[in-house]
Amino acid sequence: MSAERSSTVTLRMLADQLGLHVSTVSRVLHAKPDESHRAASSATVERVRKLADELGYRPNPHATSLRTQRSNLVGVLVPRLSDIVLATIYEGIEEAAGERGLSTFVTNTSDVPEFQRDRTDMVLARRVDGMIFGDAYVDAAFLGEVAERGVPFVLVSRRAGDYPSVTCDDYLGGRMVAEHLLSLGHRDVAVVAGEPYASTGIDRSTGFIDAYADAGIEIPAHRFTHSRFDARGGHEATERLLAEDEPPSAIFAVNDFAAIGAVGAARDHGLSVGADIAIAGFNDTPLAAELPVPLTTVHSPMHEMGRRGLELLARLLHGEQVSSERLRPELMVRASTAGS
Amino acid sequence: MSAERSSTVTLRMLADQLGLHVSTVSRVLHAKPDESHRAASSATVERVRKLADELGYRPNPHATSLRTQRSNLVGVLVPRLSDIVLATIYEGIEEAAGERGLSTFVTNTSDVPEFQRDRTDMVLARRVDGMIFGDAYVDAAFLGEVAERGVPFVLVSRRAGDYPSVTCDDYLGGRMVAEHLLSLGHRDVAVVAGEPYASTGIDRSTGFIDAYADAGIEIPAHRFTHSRFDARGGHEATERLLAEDEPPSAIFAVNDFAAIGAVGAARDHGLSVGADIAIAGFNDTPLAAELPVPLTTVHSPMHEMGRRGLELLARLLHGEQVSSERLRPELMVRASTAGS
DNA sequence: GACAATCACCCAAACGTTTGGGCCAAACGT
DNA sequence: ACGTTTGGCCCAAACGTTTGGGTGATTGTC
Repeated sequence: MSAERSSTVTLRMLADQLGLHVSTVSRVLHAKPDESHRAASSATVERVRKLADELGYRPNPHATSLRTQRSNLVGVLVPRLSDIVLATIYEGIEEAAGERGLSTFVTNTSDVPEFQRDRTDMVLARRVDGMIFGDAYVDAAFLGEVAERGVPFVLVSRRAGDYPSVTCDDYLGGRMVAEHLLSLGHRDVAVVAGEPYASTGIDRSTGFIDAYADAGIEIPAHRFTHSRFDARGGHEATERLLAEDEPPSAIFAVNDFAAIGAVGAARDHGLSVGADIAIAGFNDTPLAAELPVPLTTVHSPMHEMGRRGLELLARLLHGEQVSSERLRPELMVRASTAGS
Repeated sequence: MSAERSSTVTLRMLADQLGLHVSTVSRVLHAKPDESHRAASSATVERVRKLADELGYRPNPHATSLRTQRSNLVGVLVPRLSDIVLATIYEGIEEAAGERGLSTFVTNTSDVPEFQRDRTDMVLARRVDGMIFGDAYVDAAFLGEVAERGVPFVLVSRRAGDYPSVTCDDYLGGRMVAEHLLSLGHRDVAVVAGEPYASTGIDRSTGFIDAYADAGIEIPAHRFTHSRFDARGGHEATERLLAEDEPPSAIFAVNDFAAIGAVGAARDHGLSVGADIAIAGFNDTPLAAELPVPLTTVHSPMHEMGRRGLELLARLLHGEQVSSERLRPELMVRASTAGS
């Protein structure tokens, strides 16, 4: 039954109306169980709570932050929010943040270092308590600077250096795809490896290559190419791979969008995906299953990754010692690798 | 040459170090061109600026907000950030916000009214200056409440009531698709219309239906069905349409994801998209062009929509009178409607 | 050389909280 | 009956800004 007072209600208004001191009201409303009974009589506590509720009192977060030197804000940097992978991770972050009374600022860096620096500064200027980076470079150079400034942070999606991170077990995911393709008899395969600075692409392709090596098959250099992470990037990279005399019988693209681009390129070359050539992706984006030729891919728990990322940061902010987490991937076999 | 002071630097620190009063420093750093010379001598101004720069002074936004009663924060509500359409709109919002020194809180409501209310409360509790809704229900019931609370806001993507909004000209877009299909000779067509509460789906399908009516063709009720906006929703809706004895020769799905679902359903029915059945979408999502059968769709300027939305809100916050904007769509003809 | 006008600043009160200390009265212990 | 504890509350000082209103020295005007 919270009435709508047009002008915002403050502690002082409550205090005046109750004939109490503002500090008393403050203590009552904080209600740390160990303090609440020391603050006022239970009758008073009741009165205060009731009025606060009726008037719809909301503490002014700026005043609180100013006083406590804690903003309950966290900054989140991602390469692009229009990438569904990062968007989904962010949804997890935001959900977990809401549950803890934290709010998030999220912003794009387009994976360009200059923007990362810029946006970090902006976010820090807003006095966030900590940060979550979804756009870490594997060399961790910039993160070193951030760490030196004493800013608490964690990484999601990509790992870097020894900083705490929550990632998918990308190496294992890469191996899973390799073992799947091996079991289908593919011996001449290629990799669309993503950007060279992202641990995701690196680990996924390394896992893939290692698994093939374990099976006694060395993947030659000309079967390996970097790419942007989007559909067009995958398309272009696959063009390069298919320009060879003998096309490979299977392609592993390190994310679904690159894989969709790869499918497009295969089509352009008159190859039927699933029959003439096998293509696998990574992430199990919702679209993967809906594509005209459903895509074999590795499911990575993106939402969960976001949640865990925020929880890791929360623990860090509480002064706890934290360590990185690697979430389990799961292979989703579909038609794009179905052909004999 | 901004040195890193580990402890945050305040106005007082600057003032003390310069032998000035904190208010003088404040005025200098505000530097409204009409006030800066009234604040201090140009020599002093120089000294102040230099030290502020050296020490890397950043005003504490909480203190500023507390004092000025303005937070330079705006709240953004979207159905789902993992929907690339909304994510892209938000990127536009965030970009424009950054340019104006505003920051944004964005949060998902999953299009459920209870969450809209909840999240609005949370965002308002953070004392945002205004809000942008990307999840408006066409009935505008909830928005009425928000307006009554005196919160300045604008709408993006969807319109509702007479509240200021920035949308694509969805009605026109719908007509464009209809005219395209008519020109290809399609006379028996169906519509996957999206959610009944979203103006986007309503306007797009109304435009489409009106254009057919203008051509003397009445689209019967069993050729029209609502759907969720995602691939699975489009798939299910198309299943319903294709369960009829005579399938239509073309389907207009009011967004690209629903269209992708429609493509999947068509495939399941043994129909070749572009040859046996034409399918068109809406939004021109980056994927549309990369699909195995590239998708005919209507390009809507999503990024720009976000930018304009923020600018509209900014003007509103400046007390200006604002009015809604409708951005021009553009038809992208591709293979999915190429067949004879 | 008297007067006002400017210049270059300083003062102090807010904005809404939080929090370490008080202080007074009633209850308690012996 | 007299000190001590406790319950129940109040005081006041911060946190870092902004901003309307000074004030004393210099400059300009005649």
